Amino acid sequence: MQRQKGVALWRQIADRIRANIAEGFYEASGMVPPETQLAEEFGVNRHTVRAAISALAQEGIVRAVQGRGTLIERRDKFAFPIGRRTRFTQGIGDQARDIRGYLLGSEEEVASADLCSWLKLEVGTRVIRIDAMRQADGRALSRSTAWFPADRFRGIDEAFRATESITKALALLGVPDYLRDVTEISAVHAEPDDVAQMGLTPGSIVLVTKALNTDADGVPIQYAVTRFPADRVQFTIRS
Amino acid sequence: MQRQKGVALWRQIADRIRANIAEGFYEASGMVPPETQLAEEFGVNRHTVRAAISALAQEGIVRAVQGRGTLIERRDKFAFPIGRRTRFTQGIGDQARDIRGYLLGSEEEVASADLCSWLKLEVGTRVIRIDAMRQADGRALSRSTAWFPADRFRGIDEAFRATESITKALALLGVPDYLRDVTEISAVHAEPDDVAQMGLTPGSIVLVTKALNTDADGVPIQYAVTRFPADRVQFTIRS
DNA sequence: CGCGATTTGTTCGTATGTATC
DNA sequence: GGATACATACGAACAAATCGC
Repeated sequence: MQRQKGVALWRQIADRIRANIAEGFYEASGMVPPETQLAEEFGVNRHTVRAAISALAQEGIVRAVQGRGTLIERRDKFAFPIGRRTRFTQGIGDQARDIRGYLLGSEEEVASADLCSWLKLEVGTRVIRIDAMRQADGRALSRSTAWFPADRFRGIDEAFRATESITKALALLGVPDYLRDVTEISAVHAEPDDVAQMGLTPGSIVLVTKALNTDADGVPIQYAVTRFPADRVQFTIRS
Repeated sequence: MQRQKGVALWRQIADRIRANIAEGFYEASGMVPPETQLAEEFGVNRHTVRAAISALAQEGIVRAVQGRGTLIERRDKFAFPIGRRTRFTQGIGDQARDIRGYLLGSEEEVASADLCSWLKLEVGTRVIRIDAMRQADGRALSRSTAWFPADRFRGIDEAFRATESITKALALLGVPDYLRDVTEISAVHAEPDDVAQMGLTPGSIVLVTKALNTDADGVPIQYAVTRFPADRVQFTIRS
């Protein structure tokens, strides 16, 4: 393990152990190797490894039991498919028992220049913004901001609040089907808002998608920016 | 700015400024706001902001000039398209002047169980592993490990070393065309190897793709794991 | 040209966090 | 657990460069 500035050693080690768990590295035993072994492996003091494990225990990823070892509590990642018919709830429907969508807030506003170019709107057109969060089995899965042309989709906020689904809300407003046109994927460090709202750990990673959906005629109807915790989600693109 | 343990404050702030620059947040002025303003904005001491800016200057993203301010040097991100005909060099060909592929090493080995299921091989089949790195205009863009069935693609390592391109190497071995079947995308913290080989900063983010390519008949020919620096790359999926 | 306002660069000191032994 | 070394963060001042008037 390499000494690096700006990130505490114990956090670097916590990140690597977390990644190892996510990749099923310790699957055989179902537990993390002993602290002394990890300390030697990473070339650090055992105190440092203990700090890392303590942080992981705080996250609920592992549980240290005196005399037995450090047990792995959960290591499941949701696979989120992206394609022409990308649907949030449907995509991960069989991977979780309980999927919920919460309306955090909504507002009608004037579209920004950037948004206008995405939705192909005249400058100054009004749009409805919907801030939402989605949970699967009690764990936050995403935080999204979506914009819809206001004149066509007035009332979509209430429809979403009632149905907890964009697909169903759009159906209520006369769009029975829609298609994913383009998806951009990038990754950034979690912002304080991510940490607070999705229960992430500081310094963790957030996958960001920017997506454009169109109706069956190819007319843009929704532009959305969605933030996913990288340790709970991976994307799958079938070409 | 929220105080968080394990990650230095100056690093959190550097991450946020870097993200802001990448999103074109400061585009109007072409420079980052004054240190005093940033300090107030993030609720930290000016020293801390200076440490963050110093790190960004080290990366070549900004340049601080006494009396003038902090100029933005670079805010380009490569857009890497993913689709049925995903090609590395072709995808970013018009975004960089000089794209190179280096063969780091290659070896013939027995395929792991996981790899066998991806490539639809019998257990125990031999494969050729190719470790490669790609640079665009001198900056590391990716680090990949690819596996090919050994009996069909013997000599592909030499072909890749000569052509610096998987596409051309496959063509030399009788595969004029191939198609991307599935791509998985996830994100992790940079490992020490990433930091060393791609010149990343500690604690930064790496986007990981796992991809399966097939020949025109749908027979799997290549499985590859590729690691991209998240601050230099974003993916685009056209559905 | 000088002047002040703005902005980065530097140097003290002090307190706390991190990592090792 | 205690001692030690180093990194991190804050605060207050002052120096030096740039710009507009």
